[in-house]
Amino acid sequence: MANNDNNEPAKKSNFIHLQIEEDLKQGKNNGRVHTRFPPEPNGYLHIGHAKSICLNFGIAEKFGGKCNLRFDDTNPTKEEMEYVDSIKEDVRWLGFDWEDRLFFASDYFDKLYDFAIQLVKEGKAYVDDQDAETISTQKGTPTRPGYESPCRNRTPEENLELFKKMAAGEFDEGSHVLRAKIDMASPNMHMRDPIIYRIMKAKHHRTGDKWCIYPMYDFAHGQSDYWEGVTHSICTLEFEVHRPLYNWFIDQLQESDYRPRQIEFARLNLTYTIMSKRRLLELVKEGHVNGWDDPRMPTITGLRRRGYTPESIRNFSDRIGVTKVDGMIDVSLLEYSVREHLNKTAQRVMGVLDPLKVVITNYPEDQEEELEAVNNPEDESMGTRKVPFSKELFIERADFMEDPPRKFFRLAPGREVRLRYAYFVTCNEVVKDENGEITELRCTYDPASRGGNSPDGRKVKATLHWVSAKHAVKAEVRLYDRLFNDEDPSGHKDVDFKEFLNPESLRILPECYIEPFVKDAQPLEHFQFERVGYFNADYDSTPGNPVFNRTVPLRDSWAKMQKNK
RNA sequence: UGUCCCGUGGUGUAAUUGGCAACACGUCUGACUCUGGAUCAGAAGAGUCCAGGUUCGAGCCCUGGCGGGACAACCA
Repeated sequence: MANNDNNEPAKKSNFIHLQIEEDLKQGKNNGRVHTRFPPEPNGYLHIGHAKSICLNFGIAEKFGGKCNLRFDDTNPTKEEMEYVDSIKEDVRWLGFDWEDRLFFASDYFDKLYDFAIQLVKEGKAYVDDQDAETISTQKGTPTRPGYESPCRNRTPEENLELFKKMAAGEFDEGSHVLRAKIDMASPNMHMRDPIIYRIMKAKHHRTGDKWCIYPMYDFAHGQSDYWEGVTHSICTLEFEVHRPLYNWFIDQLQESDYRPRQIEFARLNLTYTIMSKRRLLELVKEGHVNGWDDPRMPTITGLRRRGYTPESIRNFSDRIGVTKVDGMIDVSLLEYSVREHLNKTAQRVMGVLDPLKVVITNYPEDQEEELEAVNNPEDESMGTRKVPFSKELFIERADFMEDPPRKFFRLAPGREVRLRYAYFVTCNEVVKDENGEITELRCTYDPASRGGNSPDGRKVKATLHWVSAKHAVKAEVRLYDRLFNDEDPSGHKDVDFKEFLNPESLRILPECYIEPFVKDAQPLEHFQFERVGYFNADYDSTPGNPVFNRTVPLRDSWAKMQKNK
């Protein structure tokens, strides 16, 4: 269940909740509610899976039921233990607990095999020894019915013998399959004698070489639900057409009033990214990103490294709702969710990304002092810290303009501004190099304004962040932007999604100066660099040499004004 | 030339048994502020895909269109 910090907003209701309430009202399944999150361990989880995880575990929580974690591992050629481990880690990190209910479809291979034998004996399944292409053409198309396989009328005895031989490894891969005998003329393709077992002489990550036949998704999923006592099997829209088949197998299994029910919802689509595991794998394999946990990836592990918090992802999931409408969520909602959480929790610190040297000409040469700064104005309990000040400082290059436009409130020649928590300073001189590039600002400070306020009540229009040159920690900062520069990179029929990769999705700033507080920041530790954005320490940090990832910039109305011009 | 699903502001979701469309993000004002952040106040923005019908009354019900999506892997 979610670690409800009990300050999370009340969960929104959705159409699935309503259907469950209706089932409960009708007394179905003895009032039990049991869900499951069923990933295939063939890739890393992404934000779309987070929606499903929050939905499934959220339902269990809401109705006092249970939610299982079950790996749908019926295809040994694509699945790996590495993925199993990462998925468990990600679900846990998101704040959910499957307790003792960790399952694998492969746990049921024996039962599934027995069930298949039962169907064969009942004349409800048969072995087909035609090649894949033949079977496929016989299936027809969505608009044209299929026709029956010549193997369809084999006797149960004959089928039993053949199926056992399949299982015993006596046939080659692709030479035989087991099919359910349903209806080749069904308007639903999935009911046209679906393949339920195929021969794969592959080592399975859990059962090893025990099997050389493996069940298909449709033959494993509903049965797994049934055997686990799942009452509500929630999946995405593309499985809607599978539901009659899901129900057909349950019909063969059902022996009491208990019956799992499949309900479909729309998968998450986010602007400026992709959500297909296949395509994400492609980005990783081709080196367009630095692995599954690249902070630009929409994977859970990528978002974690980027600085997203479980709370923010859970709140996001709740905000987007659950429906059957196939839409596209604006990333700005995701960004809003992190800012909202980090604003309340992140340690504030001053960091200069694009340093411009400032010399306080009337400040004594060797003097230094410590000024008190608030750690988080949104949370007084986080206390205060000391920030060192000295004659030579760095400020943000963008905070100075030699010839400022009307609405630019920051530093300019002759103008006085406040250095946050420190002093009022006035710019007197601009030093440039031979190229006309500004290399240094010479300012004077008002000693009476120590702490940030002048006793005479004088006001300034801007407060700047700064850092003492000799005390600051030099750090590498990685600025991330959207991975793609198209809202729907995979939505173009004739253009490959990779054509839309944003060449500026990562900008590395090797020489930023951050106040000493962050010197030994631990990986994943969150900060707000005041006036700049939210950042967190990357795994690449070493003691004394932190590396920061920008999670998301602060809202910036000045930048917006500039853009709108 | 099929079956199934979907169609409410720019985006995402709401709207008790039918009762003159609400919330969030985004956008735009303004106030406040030692973060041009946060916060607060306010504004613009849909008449619910279309057309009929039932009804005193329909986003909700019915009919017919239109539009979008899913389904033809021995993937899940």
